[in-house]
Amino acid sequence: MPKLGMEPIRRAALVKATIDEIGAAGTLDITVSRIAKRAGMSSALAHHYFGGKDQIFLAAMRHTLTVYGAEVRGALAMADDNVSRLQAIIRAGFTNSNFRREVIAAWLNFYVLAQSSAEAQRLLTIYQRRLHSNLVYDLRPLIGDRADAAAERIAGLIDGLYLRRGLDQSSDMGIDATEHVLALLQAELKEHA
Amino acid sequence: MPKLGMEPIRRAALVKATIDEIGAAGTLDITVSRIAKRAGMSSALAHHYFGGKDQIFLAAMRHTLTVYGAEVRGALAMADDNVSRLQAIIRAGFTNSNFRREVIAAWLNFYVLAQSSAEAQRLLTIYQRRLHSNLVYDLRPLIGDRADAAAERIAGLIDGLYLRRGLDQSSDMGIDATEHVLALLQAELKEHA
DNA sequence: CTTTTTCTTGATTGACGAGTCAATAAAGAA
DNA sequence: TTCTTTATTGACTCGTCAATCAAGAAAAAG
Repeated sequence: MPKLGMEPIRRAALVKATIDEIGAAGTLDITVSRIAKRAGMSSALAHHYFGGKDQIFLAAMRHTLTVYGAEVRGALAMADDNVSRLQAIIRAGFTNSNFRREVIAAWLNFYVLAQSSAEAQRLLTIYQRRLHSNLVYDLRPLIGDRADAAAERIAGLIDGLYLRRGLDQSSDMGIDATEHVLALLQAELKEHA
Repeated sequence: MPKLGMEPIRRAALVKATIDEIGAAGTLDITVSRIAKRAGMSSALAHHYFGGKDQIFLAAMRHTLTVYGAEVRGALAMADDNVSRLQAIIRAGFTNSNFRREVIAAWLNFYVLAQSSAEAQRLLTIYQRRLHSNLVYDLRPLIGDRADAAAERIAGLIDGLYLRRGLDQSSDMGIDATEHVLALLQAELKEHA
C-alpha cells in the first residue's frame, strides 16, 4: 500500500523512534532494526531514507537541538525587558520536557558523540554559541564589559546543573536548579566593579 | 612462564588499557579484545580476571574516581584556612591531567553509563556527594546557612565548565574555567543576606 | 494500458564480538 | 615425585547487526 509523499513522515517517525530508543537504552548502542520496528517499518526502509546509522543519530541530534531552540525562542517572545528575557532563557533550560528520560539520554549521548563525530561537535558548538550570545545580548546593556564572563558562568551553571539533575533519579529537582541559576544571575547583575 | 601474583598487575594493566581505549574511541563501544591487546594479553585472560565487559568498565570508573579523589585530597592537604581549601578544591577539578583526552572521555561515558548501570550511578553519586560535602565543610564557617546552596552552585559550575571545556578542541581553556569558578566563590562569600 | 517512479520488505551477506573451554605450562605444596 | 593451584591462550560457539539486493506493489505519467 505505498502512498506517495511518505518520506517526510517516515523520517520524522524514525527520528522520534531513535530518540525514544536512546531514552530506553540510555546509550547510542541501539540497533537500526529496533529503531525501525519502533517506527513501524523495516530496517531496510530506515537505511533507504537515511543511508546509515550515523545519519539517523545526527538527525535525532538536530531535532533535539531544534526543539530546544524553539522553546527558547518561544520563551523569549513573551519577555520584554532584559532581565525577564534572561530569566526566560534560564527557565527554558529546565522545563519538564527537558527532563524527560529520552531528552536527557539524548543530550548525554550527544556529548559523547561530539568527541568522535565532527558533525555532532559542530551541532553542539552551535548550541553553545547560541546560548552564550543570547545571554550576552541581554547582559551587555545591564553590565557592559562584564557580560561575556557572566554569560560564561551562567551557561556553565545551566549545563552543569542540568547534568547533575538529569542524573538524579529523584523527581522535580528542576525547580531548584532554576532558582540556583536565577540566583547567580542576580549576583552577576548586582556586582559592580 | 606463569609467574605468581600476576592478578593485581593484570587488573591494573587492563584498567589503564580500558581508559586509554575509551579515550581513543570516545565511546564505551570498544571490544574486550582490543583492551586486552593494548594491555598485552589475550581476551580470554581479561575475561578470566574481570568476568565480563561491564566489570572492566566499572573498574575503570572506580579508578578514575579514585585518582580524582586523591588529587583533591592532595590539594587540600596543602591548604590551611577555609578560603584556600575551597580554592584548592576548585583548582583540582581543572588540572591538566583532568583535561587529557582519555579522562574527559571516561567522565562523559560514565555519565552515560550511570543512566543504565546502578553501580555506575552509585559511584557517580559518591563523587557528587563528596564534592558537595567538601565544599560545605569550608563554606559553613564562612557563610553559615547559605553554604548548602552556594555549594550546589559551585559544584554545578565546576561540572558544567568541565563539560564545556572538555568538548572544546581548543587547548588550555582550563585556566579560565578555574578563574570563573573562583569568581563565583568570591561572589558567594561576599553576598550578605 | 504500458512505463516509470516511489515505496516497501524478506532474505541474505559478511563481518565482528562476548564469553566459554579445553589444553598447556609453571610454581609451589605434600 | 605427584598433586594442586595459578596463569595463559587458541580455537570455537553462538549470537548479533549494519548494509545490500532483488523483487513486489501501488501510484502517477505518458
